[in-house]
Amino acid sequence: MKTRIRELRAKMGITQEELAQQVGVRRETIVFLEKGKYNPSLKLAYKVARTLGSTIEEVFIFEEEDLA
Amino acid sequence: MKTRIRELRAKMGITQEELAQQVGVRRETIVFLEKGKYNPSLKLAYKVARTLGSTIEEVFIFEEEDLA
DNA sequence: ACACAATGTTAGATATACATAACAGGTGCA
DNA sequence: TGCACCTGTTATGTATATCTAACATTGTGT
Repeated sequence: MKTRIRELRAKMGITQEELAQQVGVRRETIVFLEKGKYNPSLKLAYKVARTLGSTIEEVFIFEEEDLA
Repeated sequence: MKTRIRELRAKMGITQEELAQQVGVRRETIVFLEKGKYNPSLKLAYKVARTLGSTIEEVFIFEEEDLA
């Protein structure tokens, strides 16, 4: 799963640490999300999207394999 | 978290069992999702939404507390 | 080159989504 | 009455998201 977290975060001019605080998770969690290293819970995905001023389906990019 | 799974599933005329099979999870998982008893992974939410011919943000209804 | 901020990585602990199996209640239909 | 189908629940096990802390790397400005 790819994401636009890094891109949107840069656009807002905030660091991983700041995003993490606003979302209420640890910075490492943001690192892993940005790198697509895991499949977040729906609520976390929602909080990240809202904090970045966007929607879930705009922030997280699903691929074919995600429907398999 | 509330959902429109039951409503959309009824509209498609399929059972929990059939939805579960199409999504690739157990029927109990669908029961729990319909009742808002847990917070699914993003990929599962995506599969459910697509199988119901809808989007994540239309199927899963977020509340204020989900941003807390 | 130095200092400092931002990012990346790793290892171990905890919480919980999801699987699995088994059983119970309801509804409709022969 | 009976049976078959759909739905709900409960208990236990496994996989993994997330936390925590510590350290490594990269970038940026002076």
